[in-house]
Amino acid sequence: MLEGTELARVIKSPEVRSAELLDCAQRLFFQRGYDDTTVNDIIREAGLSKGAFYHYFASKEALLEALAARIARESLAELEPMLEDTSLDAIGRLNALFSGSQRLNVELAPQLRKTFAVVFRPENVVLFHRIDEVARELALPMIARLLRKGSEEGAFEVPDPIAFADMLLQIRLIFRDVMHRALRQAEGGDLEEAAHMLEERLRIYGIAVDRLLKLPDGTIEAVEPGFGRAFLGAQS
Amino acid sequence: MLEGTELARVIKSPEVRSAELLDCAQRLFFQRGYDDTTVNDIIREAGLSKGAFYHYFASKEALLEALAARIARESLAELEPMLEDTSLDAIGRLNALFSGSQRLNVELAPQLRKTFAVVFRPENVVLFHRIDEVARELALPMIARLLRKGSEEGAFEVPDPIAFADMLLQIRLIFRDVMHRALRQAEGGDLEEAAHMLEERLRIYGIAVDRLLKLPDGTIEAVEPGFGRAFLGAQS
DNA sequence: AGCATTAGACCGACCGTCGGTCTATAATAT
DNA sequence: ATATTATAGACCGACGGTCGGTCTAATGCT
Repeated sequence: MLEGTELARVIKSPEVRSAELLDCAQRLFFQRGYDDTTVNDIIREAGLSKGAFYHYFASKEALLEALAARIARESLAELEPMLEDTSLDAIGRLNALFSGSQRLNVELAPQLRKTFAVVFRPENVVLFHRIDEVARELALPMIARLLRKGSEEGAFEVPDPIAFADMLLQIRLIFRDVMHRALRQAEGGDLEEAAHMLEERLRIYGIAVDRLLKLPDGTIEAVEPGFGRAFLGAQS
Repeated sequence: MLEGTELARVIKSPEVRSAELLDCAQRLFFQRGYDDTTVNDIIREAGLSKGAFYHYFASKEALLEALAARIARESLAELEPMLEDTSLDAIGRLNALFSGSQRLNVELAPQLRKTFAVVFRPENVVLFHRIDEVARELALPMIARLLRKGSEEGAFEVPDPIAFADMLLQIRLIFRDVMHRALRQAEGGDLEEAAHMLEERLRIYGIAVDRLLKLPDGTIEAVEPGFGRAFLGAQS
């Protein structure tokens, strides 16, 4: 009697349970950051006990690892079609990737904003880094293969596909800070300038990629016009 | 009576105390990482009490902040002379910076190794990121000024000095992973291959900088020959 | 079919440790 | 003498993690 807060014993399949735990963890980590989310927060939201949690994950750290892997895999699954798109040549595929005709277009901007706004917050460096680590490991061979292919076809000129792929993956991380700055500035009311800065940075980024691949400046287009406003002005 | 372990009440000047605390914190953070170093570890080693610690720093986090700032300032003080070296032209200064004649040379390799080996360890991401944040903020305007100057003098071609400086500072971070991989491989016995990989990566990095600035490949020299072996083979 | 056994999903009280607070007090400055 | 600053260390609540044990559904056995 009275035991209002007691947890009922509900049994679910391991797949469902661990997926639920990952879902909750993702939501909470993104909201508050990894350090500021407690295991108790997670189990409260997921509706199970401490014991059950540690039945599924050896530690809070292991949960982070698993989450990073899941997010990285999902993100890369989205990108893979562009890399393998046989209707495009090497430059076309890079354009799709590094801009891209799919990810950074105006329609998707609102969703992107929601994701980026949290991942880029400074308290989430650890989370971000863990995701990026896995994502990079998965993406590196794909990008390298594309660079080698494009290089062999004479589309561009890359002395060391793996090293260059690695650098391209590194340089894109500039947008963790750039996006964060832009979002903060936009929140502060200066949407126009923030949007302009962001688009300019994307344009410059495209030029950087061009130069790294010995393409003429402007070959890779990293922004659609209006992206900045669409992204920053999107309703939260 | 018996109080054998009791701390004597020792009074020192605030500057000395906080410097001592920073020294201890630096040593411990680098050894074990930020999270795995406790405030008790620090005060035990520094030989003072909890109360005294919190008299000097508002939190463990504040200590990290202060340490990151100190390290970043010190590192940049080393670099500044090269940036302002009036005996060199813009390319010469960049060469000194991004390679360079001072930092990546063979004589200094052993010391570099000690520093890098710890900062690059994965458990130190937070520490690394905090240091880099401050270092970047300090370095950005200097690099940007150099790029603008070199651009105006026609030494190279940079459409947006600040954005490009930002990207150059970003892309150098590739060496957190590269160095870490090389160190691990060298520890594993394969020193020759590790050294070769490291030097190749530095060479490619130099080419990347060349291309970003529209210089002919090979203008910027990011390694001295033999650096890899000197760095990786240095006695720990 | 009916019963015994077992694997493993689940519970929550409990533990040690951590960052941080607080009160007391010794040293120094005024 | 008094105020201020610099210490000391007992103490606190919250945290990640452990542990002994419970419950259930499937499996094997008669």
